[in-house]
Amino acid sequence: MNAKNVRIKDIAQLSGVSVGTVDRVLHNRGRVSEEALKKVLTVLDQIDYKPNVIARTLGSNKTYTIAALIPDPAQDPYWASSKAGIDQAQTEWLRYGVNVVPYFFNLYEKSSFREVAEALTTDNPDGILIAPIFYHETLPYFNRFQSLGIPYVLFNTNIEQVASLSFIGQDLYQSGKVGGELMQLALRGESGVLAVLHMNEDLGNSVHLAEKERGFREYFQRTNNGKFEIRTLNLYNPSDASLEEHLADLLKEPQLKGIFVSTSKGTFNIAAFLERYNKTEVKLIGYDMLEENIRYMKKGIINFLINQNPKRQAFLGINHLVSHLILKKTAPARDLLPLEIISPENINSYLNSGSH
Amino acid sequence: MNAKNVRIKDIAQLSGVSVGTVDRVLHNRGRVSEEALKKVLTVLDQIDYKPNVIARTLGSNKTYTIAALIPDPAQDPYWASSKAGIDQAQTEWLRYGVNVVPYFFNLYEKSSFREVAEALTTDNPDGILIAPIFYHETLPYFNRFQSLGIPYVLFNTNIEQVASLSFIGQDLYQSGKVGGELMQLALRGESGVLAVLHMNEDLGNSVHLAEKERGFREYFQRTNNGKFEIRTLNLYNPSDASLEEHLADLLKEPQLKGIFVSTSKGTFNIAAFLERYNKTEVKLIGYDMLEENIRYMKKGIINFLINQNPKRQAFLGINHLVSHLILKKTAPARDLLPLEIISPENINSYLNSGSH
DNA sequence: CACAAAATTGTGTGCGCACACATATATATT
DNA sequence: AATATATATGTGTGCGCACACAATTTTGTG
Repeated sequence: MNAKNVRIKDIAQLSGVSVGTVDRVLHNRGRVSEEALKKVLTVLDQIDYKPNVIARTLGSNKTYTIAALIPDPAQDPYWASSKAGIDQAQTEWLRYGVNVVPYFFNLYEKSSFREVAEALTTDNPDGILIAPIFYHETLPYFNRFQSLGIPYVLFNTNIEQVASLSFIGQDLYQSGKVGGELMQLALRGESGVLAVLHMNEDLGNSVHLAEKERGFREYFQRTNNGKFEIRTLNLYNPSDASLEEHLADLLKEPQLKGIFVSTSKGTFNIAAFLERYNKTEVKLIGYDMLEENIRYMKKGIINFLINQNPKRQAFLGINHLVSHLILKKTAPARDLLPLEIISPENINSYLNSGSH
Repeated sequence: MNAKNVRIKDIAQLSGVSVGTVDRVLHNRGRVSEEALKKVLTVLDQIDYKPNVIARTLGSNKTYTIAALIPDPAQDPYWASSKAGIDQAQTEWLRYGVNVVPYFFNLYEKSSFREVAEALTTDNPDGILIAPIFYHETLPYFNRFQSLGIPYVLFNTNIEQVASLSFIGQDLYQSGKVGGELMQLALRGESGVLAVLHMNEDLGNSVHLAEKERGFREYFQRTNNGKFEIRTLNLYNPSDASLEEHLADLLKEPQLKGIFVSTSKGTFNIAAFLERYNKTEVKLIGYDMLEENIRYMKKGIINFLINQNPKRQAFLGINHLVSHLILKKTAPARDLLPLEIISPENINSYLNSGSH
C-alpha cells in the first residue's frame, strides 16, 4: 500500500551489482558485461522502475533546448493558438531546465521556411517540434535531424513514413465525417446543394484537406444516398480578388443549404461573407475556436465548429519531447486527439475551462 | 538570460549569516535574533528569491497522503470512472511521495457515508478529495476538515459557500441546455412529447439534477415556445419494480419523441428499456461514456452523450491538492470542465485518444 | 563569579540521480 | 611471466533544499 518508489539503489541491490552498473544499463552507456546486463535487465523486467524526475533534473543540472518550428502566429490566428500551447509548455517545464525556443516562418513563402529551418538546425537544439505544412521543403530536414540525432515531433499535419518520434493531430477523414454528421443535423432533414470549401495557401497541404472532404462526402453517401449535391470549391489565395467572385457565384445557387469549410481561417472568412450577403440561413460548419469563429458562432452564423485544439496539439508535442528527453519515455507513435464538437450551447464551457 | 538563480547559500553569504539562519527566516521557524532577522530580511528585500521547487521536494523528502472519498465504484460504473482518475493520479504522483488512499461508501446508505468519513478523518490525511453527494451528511465534515486544517477539494457535485480549496465539475444548468440543443437537433424539427428522466438514489442530490432539467426546459422555452410538452419522471430506486411500470406508462404516449436522462447510469438503463420495447426511434440523450452507453450509442439507441469526464474530474482534483501541498500553488476556486458532446461519429476519436 | 539554562547560530546529512573518477578484473602483447 | 591495455565495476561528489543536531553565545540564578 504505502509502497515507496523503487530507486536505482534498490535495483542495484536486487541484481547484485553497484548503482554505477545499473546507471550504465539504464542509459545504455555500454561498458557492462553480458552477465551484469542480464542480471539488471531481469530485475528491470520484473519491477516497474520510474526514475524520479525531480532528482534527475536536480542531479544532472542539465538544461534542454527544444525548438518549435511553426508559421508566424501573426499571420494566422490558428497558429497563434499553437504558439499559446508552446508558451504554456515553456512555463510548465521551465523549472525542470527546459527551454522552448520558437522559430517562425512566413506562411506564404517557402524560402522563409528554408531559412528559418536552417537557422534552427545550426542552433542545434535537443529536440524539435515541427508543423510540416510545406511537404517538399520539410522532407530533407527530417533526414538532417535524424543524422544529427535530434528527435523531432510532428503536429497538425502528418507525414507518414518519416522517422519522427510521434505525430499529434487528428484523424482527418473521421473529422470530415463528423462534419457531415453535423451538417446533417443542422439541416434538419432538408435537402439541396452543399459546398465543401478549401481555403488554403499551399497546394501540397491540400492533400490533407482532401481527406476531410472524403470523410464528409462519405458520410452523406452512406446515409443519404443522393439527396444532396455536393460541390467542391478551392480557394487558394485568401487575398485574391477572384475569391469574392467565386463565392458570389456559389451564393447564386438558390438550393445552397450548407457550407463545410476545411480550415479555421477559411471558416471566419466565409462567415463574414455570408453575413455581408445576408445569407445567414445557409448552414456553416468549420474548424476551431478562433476568436473570430467564436464571434460568428455567437452571432448564429457558424452552426458548428470542430475543435482541432491547436494549442493542445503544440503543448502535447513539447510534452512528448520532454518526456523523451528527461524521462526517457517512448511517446506514442501517433496521438490522435478527440474530435471536439463545439456548438452555441457548449462553447462557453470550453472557453471557461482553465485546465483545458 | 541564463542567469543563475539565487540560492539560500547566496543569501546567507550576502547577509553574513549561515544557511541555517536564512532557512529559519524563510520558514518563520523563529529562533532567530532581531539582528540576524533584519540582516536577512534586507537582503531578501533586495533580491528576488525563488526557491528551487525541485530541490525542495527532493530535500524535504516528505510524503503526503491524500484521501479520496467517493461512492463504491462497484455499485456504479460512473464512480468506477472516478476511481480510475484517482488511480491515474496515484501512479503519476507516487514517485513524488504522494499517496492517494481511496475511501468508498455505500451509494445507497447514508450511514455508510458517515462511517467511512469518520474513518477518513481519524486517519488524518494531508488533503481530501470528496464527492459530496449526500448534502446534509457531508456538511459537518467540512467544518471538521477546516478546523483540522486539512485542505479539501470538491468534485462532481458543488456545494457553495463552503471553504473548499476548489470545486471541479461542470455547469449543470448549461449542461441541461446543451441537452436541449442536442435534442432539438436530433428531432429534426419534429414536435411532440419529451421526457426528462431522473434516476437517482438520493433525494438531496436531486437538487443538482433539477439544475439540468431547468437548463433543458429553458432551452426549449427560449427557442421553441410551446411546440413541445415536456414531462418529468423521477425514478429514485433503480431496483424498484415500479420502475418498469412507470416507464411502460411513459411509452404508451404515442407522441413521445425524446428522452433526456440526467444521469449516466440512468442513460443505459433507459437505453436497455427502449431496446426491449422496440422503441428505438425515440431520441435518447444522456450522460457519459460508460461502456454500456458506448455500446448503446454504437447500436444507434443513444443519440448523444454529454461527457462529464468523471475520470478527469477526479484526476484534476488530486492534482489541485498536490499542487497546493507541494508547489504551494493556489488552485482555481472552480474548475468547470467543458461540456463535451459525444456523437456516433466522434465517439471513437474520444476512445482512442490516449492523452485524454 | 561560576555554573546552568535558554537562546541563537552553524554544520552535517540525506533526498535520488548523473556523472567523473578510482579500482578491479580480464585480455592482449612482448 | 610480466607488463601494458582494454574492459568492467564500484565509489564519491554535487545539485539546492529541509531538517536534525552540534556548537556557540547570551541570559539567568545562587
